[in-house]
Amino acid sequence: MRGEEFEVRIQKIKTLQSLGVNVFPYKYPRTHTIDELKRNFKEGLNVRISGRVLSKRPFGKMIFSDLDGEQEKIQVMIRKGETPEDFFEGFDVEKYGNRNPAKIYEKFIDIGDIIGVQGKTIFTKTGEPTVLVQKLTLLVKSLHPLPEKWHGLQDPEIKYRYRFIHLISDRKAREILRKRFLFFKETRRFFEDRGFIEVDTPILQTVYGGATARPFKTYSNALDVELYLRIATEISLKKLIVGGFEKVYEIGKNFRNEGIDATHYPEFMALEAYAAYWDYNDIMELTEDYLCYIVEKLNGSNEFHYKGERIRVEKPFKRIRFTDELNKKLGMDVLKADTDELSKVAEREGIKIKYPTRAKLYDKLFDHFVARNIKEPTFVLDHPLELTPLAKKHRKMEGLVERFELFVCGMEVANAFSELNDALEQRKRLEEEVNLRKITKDEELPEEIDEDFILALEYGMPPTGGLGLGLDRIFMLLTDSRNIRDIIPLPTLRPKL
RNA sequence: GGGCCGUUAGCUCAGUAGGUAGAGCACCGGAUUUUUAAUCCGGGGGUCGCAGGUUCGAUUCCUGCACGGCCCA
Repeated sequence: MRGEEFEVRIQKIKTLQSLGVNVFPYKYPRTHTIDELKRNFKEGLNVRISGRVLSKRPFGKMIFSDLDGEQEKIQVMIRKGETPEDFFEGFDVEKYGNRNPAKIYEKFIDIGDIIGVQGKTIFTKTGEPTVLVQKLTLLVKSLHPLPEKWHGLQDPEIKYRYRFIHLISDRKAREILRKRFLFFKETRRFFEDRGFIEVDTPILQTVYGGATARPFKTYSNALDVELYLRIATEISLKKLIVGGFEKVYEIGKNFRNEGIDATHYPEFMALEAYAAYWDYNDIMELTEDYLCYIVEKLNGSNEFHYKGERIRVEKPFKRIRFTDELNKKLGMDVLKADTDELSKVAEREGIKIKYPTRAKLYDKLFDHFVARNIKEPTFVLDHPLELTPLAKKHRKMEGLVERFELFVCGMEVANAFSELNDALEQRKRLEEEVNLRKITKDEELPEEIDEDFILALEYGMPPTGGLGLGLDRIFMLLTDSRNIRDIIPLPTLRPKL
């Protein structure tokens, strides 16, 4: 990776230093950012701006060069006769010999360097807004050439592994991340406006729970115990509801030690929100409102495009029942079918399941037959009880719980329940999971009961509606991103060598 | 976990029906005072992902491995 050009640039630093240039100065006061100047450009201003050199167009006694701002770029021009001979801060022209400022720039300022210039604003003959340079300050030298200017960076591995190169060279990549940060801000605004308060709860936990997933393990020297990175914020947030908070939400990373693919990433951004005295119907309305809000806010309309499909986001979203839909596809009553029968269907479809429990079978069969084909925003309601140990039993239907998931473009983006607040029932359901783990050795199931959580419920949690949102996935939809890594600022890849 | 594809100069890509490799951009030297993919002339730069195998000879064929992508479970 460090070739001939690296050496050439090291040599240039040495030469510049010997000519008196400070190659790593401490600050550069500016009158405008490049974005500000470009957006309010007019002739005759005396400005100081700074940015990364994107290109050079030498023309003998003058040279044009583009500087990169955060969102905009601007052309600067150095012209013999108009740019003073001593334009380069610290540069000893006498000692160097050649007094042509265009040549000095051409030779010593490389594409990728970051410079500051002071000069006056003009329009060139072709009408390009330009800063005619009077003074130039080298702010840092780049030791590597940038990716090719026309095609840009194509190699997906380098894009992800060295995201900073991607961001330097591809303005669109920068725009996506800028939009991501705005997305979080607007998401917070939505929940704040509805009276939810943002809270923070532990990432390091002695017992993990709130979802079915394998955790990351770590170790505390001070406590001398093994700790887990949270797989969900569910349990912590419910404890806060027990403690008397009525509407809370948390935005943060969840960590699941599982496969990585286009829609799964081991540290993903989730939002969970809990509202006391609500049930899942209230949460469903909140979710509808949220998705409509965020699509409108970020994309400026009530629709978005994903993988070539136009998706409209309008209330009310379609609602289907988990079991109804599965029964229809399988031509049987899945709640009454015995486990062997469901296993056979899975096998026939080529679905391999390590531990064919009822919960896993429901989950995989639903995904296979229904979920992946859902495009328009659709609520899937009332899941089988086995699949959902933290939700309340359905108030009308035997064997089901009050839960919904929201699917869009084949992806699960939300999951919500009427939260189970019967401490005795909760203990029973978690015990069943722990026992199931002993039989199946399935590491996604909990090792032990979270006694603190049970204790909290024993003190009494009001009826509560809870929501989980997969923020990375929702953001993928808003930006038509096919791979979750495209929207993660600095994705982790397997180390090379 | 399985299948398919990719890995050649800093970047984007050609290529060799097996004889140790090319272009454009970038870089170096020269010309050029209104360019914006500037142009023109000249030049340097490669462990052809890694390791084995076949062969007189492998970047090319075979096997394994690594990293990445897409599809499937």
